[in-house]
Amino acid sequence: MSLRIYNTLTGKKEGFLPLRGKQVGLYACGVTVYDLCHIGHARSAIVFDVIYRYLRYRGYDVTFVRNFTDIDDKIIKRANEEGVDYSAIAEKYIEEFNIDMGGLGLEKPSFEPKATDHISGMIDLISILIEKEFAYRRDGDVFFSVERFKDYGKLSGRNLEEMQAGARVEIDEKKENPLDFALWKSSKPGEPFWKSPWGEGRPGWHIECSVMSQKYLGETLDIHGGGKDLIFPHHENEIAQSEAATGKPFARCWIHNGFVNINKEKMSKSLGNFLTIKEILRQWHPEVLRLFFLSHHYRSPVDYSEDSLLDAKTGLDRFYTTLKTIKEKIGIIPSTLTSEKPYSIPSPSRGEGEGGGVNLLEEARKTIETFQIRFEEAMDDDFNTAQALGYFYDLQTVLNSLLDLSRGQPTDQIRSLLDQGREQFRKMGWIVGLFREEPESYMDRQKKEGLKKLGLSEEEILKLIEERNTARKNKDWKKADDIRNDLLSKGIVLEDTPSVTLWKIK
RNA sequence: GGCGGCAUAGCCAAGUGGUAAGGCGACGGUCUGCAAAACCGUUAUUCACCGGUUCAAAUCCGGUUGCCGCCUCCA
Repeated sequence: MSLRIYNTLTGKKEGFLPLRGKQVGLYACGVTVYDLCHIGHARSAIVFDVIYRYLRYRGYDVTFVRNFTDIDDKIIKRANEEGVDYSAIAEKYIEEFNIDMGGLGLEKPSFEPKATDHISGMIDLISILIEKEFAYRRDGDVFFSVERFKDYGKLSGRNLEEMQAGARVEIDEKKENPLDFALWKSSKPGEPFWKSPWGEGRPGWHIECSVMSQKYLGETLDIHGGGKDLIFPHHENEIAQSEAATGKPFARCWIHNGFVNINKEKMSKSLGNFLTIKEILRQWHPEVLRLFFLSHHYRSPVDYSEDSLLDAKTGLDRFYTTLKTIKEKIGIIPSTLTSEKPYSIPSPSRGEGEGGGVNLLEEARKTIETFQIRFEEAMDDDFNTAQALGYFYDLQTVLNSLLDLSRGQPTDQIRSLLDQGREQFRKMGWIVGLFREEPESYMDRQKKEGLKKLGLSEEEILKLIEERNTARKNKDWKKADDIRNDLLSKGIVLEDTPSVTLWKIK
């Protein structure tokens, strides 16, 4: 099996074949830094993070570029509102972006170029487009002529006539065709500007990506991506200007992720359902958000709600509980024991039926050993993380069965299987960015944050547990149950194990 | 108006020709003083609806209904 990716350009899943052997150039459109990032940005970032990780796992040497749009009308507007320089706004939100991405546990891209660092490259590219007569000047502005680029519309699957018929395009007297887009905009008094052959001004939005991607990755990219909303006009325009200038294909494969809705509504500032990454991370562990997103295919829309995040949290808690139990059972030192010939242990709760005597160990071994290949198959199929995650649940179930089988001391064989399973969690978990934390630390964090929310202290809980255990020793079940119910009503669940009583947040 | 997407159990969700993954929830069992956790089992003869192609369709084709996105800044 080899990697297949859905290409927006062709509308099909295609075998992935980089232009230069194992070298892969990956470009993802980043953000315009005029405000805090929201949960939609988080999804896009996580999707491309996983793609980046998986490609490297598959042995590709990936150069990953994600840009910052740090000059644009919205930034200028914001700067005017706050009475500061546009660059102060850009810097502030770049910093916030970095904090957010760090909080989400994302890998750093190879390069994170800023538009304003590449103005001269943009001027060069625009000059070429004028020279080749794909672009025209109007006063201090420069526009790209969509009519002169014959493939215009190939990415978004439309043609010029259709789009003009829709005619929801702002009429600009200066443009030859309403769909023409600005490569260079002359600056109004008081606006930031750069000098150019066409006068003082600033670049249009699309040109930066053409320039920066070319600079870091060459004229033809292996993969270019971003949110679905960027297909038109942004990516369409990037293709037009890049291919018009170089005469070469701009990107071989286009990947676009779907949107995030909130409670079934499109997220937008006007609806007031705009959730920032900071707000999410205040409430949820970053891996909860990841598990939630990656449980859906990256191209599908996904509906954010408290309930779905809670589902994801329940799942993640269980994973970490399993990992913690394994750690307690076999310690942290990887087992070097080789597995011996499997011996049959009658399954404790599966005694009847013709399947009696099913070799649970053999089943577990198979699940653990085939996990990686199944995981890879799922990821190879257009990064089907939902499927891949499904296999983690399967793996978890057999590991828990093994733990159940070895209530006392695990046999060497079980120990070895548990260790192998845990190793898969670590190794494949890296690709999806999950299970990165030490289980105890994860659990502790959950407890601490839970206690804070509930307004309880660990001391009083431990005191009540002790009191209850005394009652249990005296077989005072009434009192013991009262204490347990009391704690439960406060949101604390108790778990009696043979040795100690554990507690956790409900 | 144009273009595109989606519709799978109570909920979330994978599955694009070979007879419905997985998660959450619910229920029954094992374990337990009782619970909890974990495990085992049950929970869609069926994939919005109607036709068609095929030995075979959730998957392909045509139509109907409903929802959503893009066409304007947007991840």
